[in-house]
Amino acid sequence: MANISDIAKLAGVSVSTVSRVLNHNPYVSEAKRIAVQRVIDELDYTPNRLAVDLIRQKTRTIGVIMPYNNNQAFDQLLHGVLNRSVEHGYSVMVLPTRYDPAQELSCLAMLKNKQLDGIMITSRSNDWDAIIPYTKYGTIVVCEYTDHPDLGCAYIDRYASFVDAFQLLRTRGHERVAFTTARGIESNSTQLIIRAYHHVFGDLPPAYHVTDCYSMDDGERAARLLLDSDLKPTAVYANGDEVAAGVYRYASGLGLRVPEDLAIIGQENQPVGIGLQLSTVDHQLIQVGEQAFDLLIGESKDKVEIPYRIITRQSI
Amino acid sequence: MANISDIAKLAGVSVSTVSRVLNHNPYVSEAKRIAVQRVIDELDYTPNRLAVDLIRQKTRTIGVIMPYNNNQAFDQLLHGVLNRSVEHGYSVMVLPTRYDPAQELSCLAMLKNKQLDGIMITSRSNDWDAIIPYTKYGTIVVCEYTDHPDLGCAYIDRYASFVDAFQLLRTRGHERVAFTTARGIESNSTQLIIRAYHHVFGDLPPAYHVTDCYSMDDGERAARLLLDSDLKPTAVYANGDEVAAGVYRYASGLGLRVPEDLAIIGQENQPVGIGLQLSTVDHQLIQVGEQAFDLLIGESKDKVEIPYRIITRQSI
DNA sequence: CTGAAAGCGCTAACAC
DNA sequence: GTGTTAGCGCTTTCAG
Repeated sequence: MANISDIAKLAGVSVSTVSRVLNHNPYVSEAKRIAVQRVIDELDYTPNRLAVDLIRQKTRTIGVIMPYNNNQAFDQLLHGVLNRSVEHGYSVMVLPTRYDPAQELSCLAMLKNKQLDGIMITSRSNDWDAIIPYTKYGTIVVCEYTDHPDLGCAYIDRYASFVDAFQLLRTRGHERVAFTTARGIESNSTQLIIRAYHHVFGDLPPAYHVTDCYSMDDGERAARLLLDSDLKPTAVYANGDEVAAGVYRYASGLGLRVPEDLAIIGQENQPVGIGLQLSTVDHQLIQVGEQAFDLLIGESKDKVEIPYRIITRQSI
Repeated sequence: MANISDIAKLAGVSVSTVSRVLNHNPYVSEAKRIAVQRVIDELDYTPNRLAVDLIRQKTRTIGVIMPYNNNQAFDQLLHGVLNRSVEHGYSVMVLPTRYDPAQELSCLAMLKNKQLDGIMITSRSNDWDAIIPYTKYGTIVVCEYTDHPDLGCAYIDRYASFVDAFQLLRTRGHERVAFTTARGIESNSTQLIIRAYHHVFGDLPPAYHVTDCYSMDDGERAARLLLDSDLKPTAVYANGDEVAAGVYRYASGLGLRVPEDLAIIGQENQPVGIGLQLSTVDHQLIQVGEQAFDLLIGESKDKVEIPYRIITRQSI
């Protein structure tokens, strides 16, 4: 492949002149500009991005740390990011971590080794203390609320959304309400839903909290656990519409009616929820992703709240 | 940030020695190795990846061209890629094109400017003629069958899968069968399903082919078009379970029973299809993604077929 | 085993 | 306007 000095030689100019025409620098005579362009076209030359990025100390590439892809919530966030990145001419790397703290750290290291200008953390498994040091090497934006001055964030008030959903359930006469979460108390989100539960219902019977729920199968498992116990809940808040769909399936299989025998509410307004007419708490994650991207390339440390909305269908 | 020569200076060695310990070259005395490592640790030094990649002429990064993300089919493919990339220490860039040929070409250009070692094309909007020239700059693998010698491919025999599904419908007594597609005849996949239709049913009434179907809403629109006509089909093959779910919803709204009044079969075994008990043609796209990745980093031009399977549930 | 030196391909300050 | 040159931060011959 030809490089810039080949072009310079063939066009009879110096590399700086070639660089100038490449970068649309106005201080080039029309004659040379044309001559250079001709050689560039003839040789079908393209500047080497690695060399450009190396010297510019910028890559116009960002990374998105996400535990999993092929999961509606994270894919919505990613979708938001991609919407914006295309408009702004940025590239995006997907950095899956499976919630492995070491893997997460090695992704953050891409900031340090200059591969990435910034990183968006959709969900984390490291403490802030482990993450903050990397802000020295590039912008980091997270998708949960934090008041840390070095971190921008685009977040939903999850606590409020949980309280809202629980109160809605309570208004409809439910006192025995169970919920599912993805992770245990190591997760911020889990802590918030537990606090919200206490706020609305008081004590949480341990059996009313089922963890490790990601898929429809997990939802069925949760429903089995919940509905086979003697303290059967009358309503379930599921962390995702797929999980909610699993609960729905299991309950239907038992001959239970929804919502009369069991109310169900899910999350993220996914297709399966629309299909089964499940109510849902829509956290509008596409917007969160878009906003996070904007903060990232603006190198902003702002804290931006995105509104959520509860969509009521037939399941509560 | 410190660089390699800072380390060399502080450790009292040359940059080559530092480079050697960085790359685990055995020809370094234990004493110097330790001295260098001490300085590296003290300064928390990390080599600059851009510089490394520039000189090595390799990035260990691949790109995945996909029209959309947040679409089950493409997200499954991406999921397969990510599964493997993590294992092999590769990074992956997501390159959304929205089926814009120019955008697609500019993604391929990342091969030429050395940002990427290889590119996987999950779906394309350019002709082969426009794509092939880029194989000169890196490996390209596609997710559809092609006999082009410069292209590896991991593919499903879509024609066979369409014929299978149509024949299954015919076996069940359906003669008036409609289908939906994402794009028009500019798409390879659309051409195949039309050919399969001809093979199984003969002439295709134009009204039986509805295009531009991606979402549940599109499915409802398709169903409206199909069921309000005088030549009402008795079965619909939908290009995705979300579209199938839309058809299901519209039909249910009309009071039609599935499958008695209308049979429905979808694609890709998505959650919404499981929830609604829709039959589906599962193309096993995660496997396709994994296989495509393996071909990519193996710089292989093999043609690998991935089997599909038809999952029969209650909707046909 | 070790180091000097020649790049990888480009940008930008500086002089003319 | 234009060319020279000094890097960006690293790997890898090539001598020794």
